[in-house]
Amino acid sequence: MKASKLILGTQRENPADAEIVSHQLMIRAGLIRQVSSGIYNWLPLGKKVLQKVEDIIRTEMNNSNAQEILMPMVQPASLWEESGRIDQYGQELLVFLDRHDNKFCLGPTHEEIITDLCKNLLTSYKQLPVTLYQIQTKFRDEIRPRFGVMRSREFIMKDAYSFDLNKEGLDQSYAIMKDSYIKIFNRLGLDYRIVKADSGAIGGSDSEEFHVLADSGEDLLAFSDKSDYAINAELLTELQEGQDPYSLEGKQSPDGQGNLKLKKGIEVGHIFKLGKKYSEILNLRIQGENGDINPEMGCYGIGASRIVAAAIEQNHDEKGIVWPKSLSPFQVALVEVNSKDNKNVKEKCNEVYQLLKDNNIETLWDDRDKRPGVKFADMEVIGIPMTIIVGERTLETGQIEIKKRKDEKPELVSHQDLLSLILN
RNA sequence: CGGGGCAUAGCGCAGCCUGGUAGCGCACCUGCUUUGGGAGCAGGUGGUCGCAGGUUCAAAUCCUGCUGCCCCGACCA
Repeated sequence: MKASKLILGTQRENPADAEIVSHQLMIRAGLIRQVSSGIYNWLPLGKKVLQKVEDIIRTEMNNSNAQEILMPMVQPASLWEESGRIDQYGQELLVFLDRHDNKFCLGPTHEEIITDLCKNLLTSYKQLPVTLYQIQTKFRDEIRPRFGVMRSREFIMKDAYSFDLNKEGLDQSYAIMKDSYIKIFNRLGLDYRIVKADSGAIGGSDSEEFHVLADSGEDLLAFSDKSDYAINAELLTELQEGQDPYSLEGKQSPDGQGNLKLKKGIEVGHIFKLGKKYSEILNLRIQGENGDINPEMGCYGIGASRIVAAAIEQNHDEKGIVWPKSLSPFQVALVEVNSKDNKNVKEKCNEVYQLLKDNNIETLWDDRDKRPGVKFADMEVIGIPMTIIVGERTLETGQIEIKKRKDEKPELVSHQDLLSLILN
């Protein structure tokens, strides 16, 4: 992609109403623009990053044999009345009337719809176990949206739902999803923790949250420095009422192994064992070997758009975003420096661009008629992990300059080594 | 919903106190000179000053009402 043709939307100054660094950088790097409180446009660069997140999730979901579907964002409110959640969800559920005065709502989650769907889709236990998922827009009318796409009203979520014949099956489906989540967050290249959690309005028994560690996180996590013990600090039974959670820092972990550490986290994933809650309320019956049963359900969510913000919270410096390779909108930036009076520069860029293209390396060729400083600064705020610099100065030496986003200075490499260096 | 703040060009801001019909920086467009870390000069585009009403000869400015946005809290994936 040539930068001269790309709607970049980078901005030099921080927006006045963005408080946390990911929100500031998402706007400065041209990833998003606000439409209304908690509602955003995703610009070309932002959409590319979001797509990377979605692709990783989709690949791992498919690997775990979950099947992708797409459910509607607009849902009949009657289903929510049936499940009893219309009152429980309260104002967060955005309800409206169609032209026939029928009540509808914007889906904040899809337990009702999927359960209803499976009432005529799943008929025999032979179809079980099965896990269905979608990646789709959700709407929750948050009391106070904030921090850009971190806590927005409209957001992109992957939600999966498992159906099993019995509890043992649910345990297995849950374990498969958890394993899949671990693969996803590892591939995303984020520093995260899995913690025991409260199941909240979704309901059910066991639940665990996946948190990206960041000081700006809204949740406080407590975990052992020696064992796997980890819990959302709001669930710490060791806390007296009114006691500061941080006072437990360094104390012995409740599981007796190691000492407690406390860190802030951003919740990016949540997995639940729902049990029969929805299959019973909404009367989902499936034929078993001996009569029909209410299947055991699990649900599994990942905040795709929130991951983009969380990744930035964890990966940035004073110049801008520093994308992990897995999420960068482009793998390589190709910056041409002062090509006007030197046709060789342009030709060399073209040659390098073709080479990268032939090797399926997504490259942003900054061919804009701008001074070098502007281009470097833009590539840095966008956070592309690697920049190739082609200019008169090094062209003569027969070498080529590569600067990693994290490094201060570029290094010189030979043309032969260029490709292998980028691919590794 | 309680508390606080803000609203003037795409972005960041000044002007408001003391009313006289809108300005600066960045960005954008033209030209010339420049060109390895956000260039210089010259010229230019772009705003019913959030909305509605009121006061006044005259309102961005004063008054009233409303709306939107941000922050803290409660709440929440």
